Amino acid sequence: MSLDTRSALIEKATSLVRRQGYSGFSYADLAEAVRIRKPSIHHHFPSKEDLGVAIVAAYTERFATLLEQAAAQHQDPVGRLNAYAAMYRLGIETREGCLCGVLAREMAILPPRLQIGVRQFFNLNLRWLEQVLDLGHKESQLHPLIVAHREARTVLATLQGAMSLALALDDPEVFEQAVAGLLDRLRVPEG
Amino acid sequence: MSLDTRSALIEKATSLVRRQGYSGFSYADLAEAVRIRKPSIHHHFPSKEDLGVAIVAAYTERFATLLEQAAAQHQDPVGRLNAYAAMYRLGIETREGCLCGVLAREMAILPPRLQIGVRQFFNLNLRWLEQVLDLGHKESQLHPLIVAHREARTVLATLQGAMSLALALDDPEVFEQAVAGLLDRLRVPEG
DNA sequence: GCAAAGCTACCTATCAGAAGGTAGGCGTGT
DNA sequence: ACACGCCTACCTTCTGATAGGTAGCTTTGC
Repeated sequence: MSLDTRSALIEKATSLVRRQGYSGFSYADLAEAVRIRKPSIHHHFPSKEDLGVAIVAAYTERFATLLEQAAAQHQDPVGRLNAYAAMYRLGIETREGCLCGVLAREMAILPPRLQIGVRQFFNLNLRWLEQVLDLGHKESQLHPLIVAHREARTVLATLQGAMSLALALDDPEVFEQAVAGLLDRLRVPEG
Repeated sequence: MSLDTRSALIEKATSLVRRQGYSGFSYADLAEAVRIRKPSIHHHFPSKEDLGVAIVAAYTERFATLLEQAAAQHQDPVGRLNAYAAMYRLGIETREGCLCGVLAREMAILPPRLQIGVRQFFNLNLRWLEQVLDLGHKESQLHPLIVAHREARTVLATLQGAMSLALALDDPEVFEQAVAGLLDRLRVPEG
């Protein structure tokens, strides 16, 4: 089993989608990137939809692992939120948007299985953020007005939007400033 | 001069891009929507890029008008921010993302003229928000920590992200909650 | 006054290239 | 022996785009 080729396909396809969108990347692009002939891709992924499902699954799995690590390495809610922001920063550096953030913009023409995958990714993020924010509330490290369920949506939306905006304006500072504005106001007013 | 057909093309093309992305919509789709033959589109817009430039220009112009109206109708910063959020709400209702928010996700494969148009749209939004937030600071209606330049980025990012997220999860409440979390914390602590 | 000339807005027919996908063959490793 | 991984060759459908034509205004010259 050529795991190498298969994972290379997933990796390169992920990069392409994150830069160009799902309908904006082609088997021809991918074949060139992996240095394989176009029809050989079908040997690993019968259809483009199958490939799409695979890259969303792999992306979500990797993201879930990173979330667990972030929770393990940081006990305090503020530290966890910073770690969460740092995950997005990686994409800014490589000029690649969040895979599911990109796919979300073409939801209407995505195969159903991909739509489901995108929603699962966002729900995973929301659940994690909700727990972090809830903890922050209980430990009084975060702004008292916080309602975790609602606030998780604000945080995810801001991170996703900040990433998209920074990439569009080709200015990493836009991301830093947008996120700083969010996190500053999430912390307790004074102290 | 058939202004009707031309503006119908711009309107329908805008809808299609907002739902499916730039590379996700085709002349065939558009021709069907406007009830015209495919090659006739070229009579009004020689190339897809020309059409793209036209719809971004029209969208930005309309948005600029709405921003002016919002500023005229609301003197207070909080009212202006609510009016700004209401503009996004329109898209949620029709299930169409922000045109430039969608285009931002495929920046890498957009013709240069379209890239410039997208950046202009965002910069227009940032300038407007900066003025509103600056006014809010001076009038002490907004949180004292606010630095307008930075905070404008947070607001734009959150609105864009909230819209994208709500459409992906097919749940308007996600937008409402995300935005409520933002605006609540932008207001003065206890006032 | 009115016809020739040109413009506008659309049509049919067609194009070359790229899209995703299929069929079948050829080496290689076990 | 045979399954795996990749190849060449090919197919269909769709892409944006062109060519050339037609009907119906509007303008122009005399």
